[in-house]
Amino acid sequence: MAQTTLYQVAERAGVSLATASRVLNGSTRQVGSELQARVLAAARELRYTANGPAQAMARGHSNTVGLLVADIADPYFTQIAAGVVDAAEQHGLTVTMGTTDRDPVREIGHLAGFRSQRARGVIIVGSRLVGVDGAVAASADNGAGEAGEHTTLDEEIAAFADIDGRVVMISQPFADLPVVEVANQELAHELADSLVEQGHTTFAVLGGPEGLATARDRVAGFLAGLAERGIEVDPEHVVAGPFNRDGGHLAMTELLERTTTPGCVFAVTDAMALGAMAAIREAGLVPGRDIAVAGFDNIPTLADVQPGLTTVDLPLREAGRLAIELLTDPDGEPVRRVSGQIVLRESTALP
Amino acid sequence: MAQTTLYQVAERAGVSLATASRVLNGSTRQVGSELQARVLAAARELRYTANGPAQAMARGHSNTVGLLVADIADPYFTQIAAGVVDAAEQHGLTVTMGTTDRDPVREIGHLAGFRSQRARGVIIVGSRLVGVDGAVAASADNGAGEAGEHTTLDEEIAAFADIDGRVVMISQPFADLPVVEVANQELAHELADSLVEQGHTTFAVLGGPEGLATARDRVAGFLAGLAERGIEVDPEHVVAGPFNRDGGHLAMTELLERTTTPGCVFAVTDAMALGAMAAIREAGLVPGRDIAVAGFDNIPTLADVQPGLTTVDLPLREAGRLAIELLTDPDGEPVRRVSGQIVLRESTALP
DNA sequence: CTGTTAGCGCTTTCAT
DNA sequence: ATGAAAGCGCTAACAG
Repeated sequence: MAQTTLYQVAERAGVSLATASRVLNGSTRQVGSELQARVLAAARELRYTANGPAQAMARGHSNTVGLLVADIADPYFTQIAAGVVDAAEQHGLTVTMGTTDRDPVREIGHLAGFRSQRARGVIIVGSRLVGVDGAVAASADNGAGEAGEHTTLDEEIAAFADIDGRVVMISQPFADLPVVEVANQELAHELADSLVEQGHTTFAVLGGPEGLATARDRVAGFLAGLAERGIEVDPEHVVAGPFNRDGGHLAMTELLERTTTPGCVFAVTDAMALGAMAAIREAGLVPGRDIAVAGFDNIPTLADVQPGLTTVDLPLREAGRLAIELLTDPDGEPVRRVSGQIVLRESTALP
Repeated sequence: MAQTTLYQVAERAGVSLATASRVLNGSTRQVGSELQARVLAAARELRYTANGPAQAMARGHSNTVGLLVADIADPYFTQIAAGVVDAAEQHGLTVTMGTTDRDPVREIGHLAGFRSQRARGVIIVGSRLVGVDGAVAASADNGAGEAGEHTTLDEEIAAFADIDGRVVMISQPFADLPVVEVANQELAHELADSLVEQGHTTFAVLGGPEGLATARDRVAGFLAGLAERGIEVDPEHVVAGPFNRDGGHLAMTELLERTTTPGCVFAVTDAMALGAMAAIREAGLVPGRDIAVAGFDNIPTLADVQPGLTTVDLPLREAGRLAIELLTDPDGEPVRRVSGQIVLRESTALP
C-alpha cells in the first residue's frame, strides 16, 4: 500500500483539500475547530505523512539546508556540524552534508546540488582557500545530470538568490554574505600574550597553507601579539604546512632540522600541534619539557591527554547555531562574532 | 530572474519537453544525436539545473539518503559518516543527517522525516539501545506538521518499504534488515588474548550501558577470551557506565573506590578509556604504569598522545561505504562484515 | 471560514 | 526516434 495522500485525508474527513492542507501545514489561515478536529483525526487514522518533495515543489523551496565542510571527520567541523544540526532541528529544517576537501570545484558542485534541491540556504564552513574564489571555473553537476558548465562561486551564490536561498559563511567572510566570524586574530594575539607572560621568549609558528584565511589570521595575530611584547620571530621559524596532523608533523620536522630549537612552538591547529608533538618525540625530545607546544581549537578528545595541550577554546557548536540563525532570520544582524578562551595547560608550562 | 525550467530548455532547443527530459536525465530511451546536441547546448546556455523536488515528485522518490547517528560530534560516528558521505557522493546521492542521542522517540521521528522526504533509504548507525525497540511508542513528527501519532520502529520501517526505501543498519542487526556488522565480539576476544600474552593477569572491564549491544558484545568477547585463558573476572570488576568520556571517568572512579586495583582495565570505547585515564590520574596513579588501560575504536586523534592507547582499530569509513552499497544494491549480500585489528601501544606495556 | 481550481517542474505512458 | 498529454501531491490564489 502506498502512502496516504492529503486528498485521502480530506476525503475521509469530509472536507476539501484546501482545508486539510490548512489544518495540517500550519498555514496562517484559520479553520473551524470542528473541521480541524476531523482532519486531525483522519490524518492520524490514516497515518498521514506529508510528501516533502510535493510540498517543496508547490512552495518553491524545501526545508533543507546544505552544510559544506572540508572534511567531515575533522573534529573542528564536526563540532560546528553538531551545532548546525541541532539548531536546524529546532527550526524544523533538515541538513544535508557535502564535503569539499577544500576543492573549489567540488564546492561549487555541491552548491549547485543544494540549489537543485531547492535548499532554503547553505552554510559554508570556513577554511576555504582564498585567492581562488572568483577565478575558478568548475563543472557543476546536479542530480539530474546535465551538460558540464562553467560557473564561479559568485555566480553560484547569485543563483541561490534566485530561489530565495541564503548562503552564509562560518569563520570566513566572503563578499557581503552573512557570516559568523571567529576572533582568530584577537585570540591568537591573546595566546601570545599569555605565553610571554608564562615566561617564554623564543617562538616558532607552524602555520597552515598560505591561502587559508583562518591560518593566516592566527599567525598574524600571534606574531602581532609577540611583536607588541618586543619579540621578533625569525621568518625562518614560521613554517607552513597542510592544515592537519600530518602538516604539523611535516612542519615541525622541517623546523627541527634547522639549527636553533625554539622554546615554544605555536601550531595554528590542535591537529597540527598533535603532529608537531609526535615529530618532537621522534627527535628524541619531550614536548612540554624540551619544547613547549600550543595549539588552537581545543578539540574535546585532547582534553584528557598528557601533557595537556595549551590551546584556545572556541565555541564551535555555538557558531553552528548562529549560522542557522543567520539563515532563518534575514533581518537580523548579518555579522555575528564568536570569541573564545585561552586554555593554559602543561604543554607550555615552564619547569 | 527565476531558475530556468526544462520547458525553457526544450523551447530553445526546438524540441519537446519529453525529448529534453530524456537527454538531460539519463533515461534509457535514446535520442538522436542531432537533437541531443541541441538540447545539451540549450541547457548549457541557459544554465539549466534540474528542480530536485519536481523530479522527486514525478519519480516517487528523491536521491537522498538519511543518516541517523547518536551524536554527530563523536569520532566514532564521524568516521562512519565520512565513509557514507563519500560513497553517497559517488552514487549521486546526497545525505541528510539526523541525531538521535540514543532516544528511540527521536529515532522514529527522524525516520518519519526521511520518509516524508521520500529518501531512497536510511542508514541507522548502531549503538542503539536494545530491548526497547518494538515497544516504544513515539510521536512521529514530520516537516508538514501533522497530528501526533504513535508508531513503532517496525511500523516505521514497514512504512519505508511502501515508498521503496531501504533501511540498513551499521554495527547492530535489527529484524532482517541488511546490516554492516562489526566483529566486536571476536575482536574483543583477540584483544584479551593479546593482553594476556603481554603478561597481564588481573582485569577489570568498563562496559557501556546495559542495553547497548555494541558494548555488551565487546564485554562478552573480552570475558570469553580471558576465560579461555583461565582468567576469571570478579563481577565486581565489571562496571557499566555511559558510552562516552564521562562514562569512563565515572566507571573508573567507582572501580578505584573498591579495594583491589586491577592490573589492566579494558574500556569498551576509546572515549571511555580517556575518561578512565583521567580518573586514574586523579587518583594519583599513572595510567600505563600503575594501571594498564585498553580501549576500542582507535580514534585518530588519540594516535599521537602519550601514553599511546592500546586499542582495536576499526575500518569505520569502510563500514560507511558498505552501508551505501547495501542501500544501492538490493540484490547483493545483505550482511557485510568488517573486522579490525589489535593495536598494542604503551598504555598496556608492562614495565 | 470553506471550497474550487490552477498550477509547481518533471517523468512517463501512449501514440505517431 | 519524437511528441502530446496525463498525472505526481500539494499550495495558494480566487471565489463564495
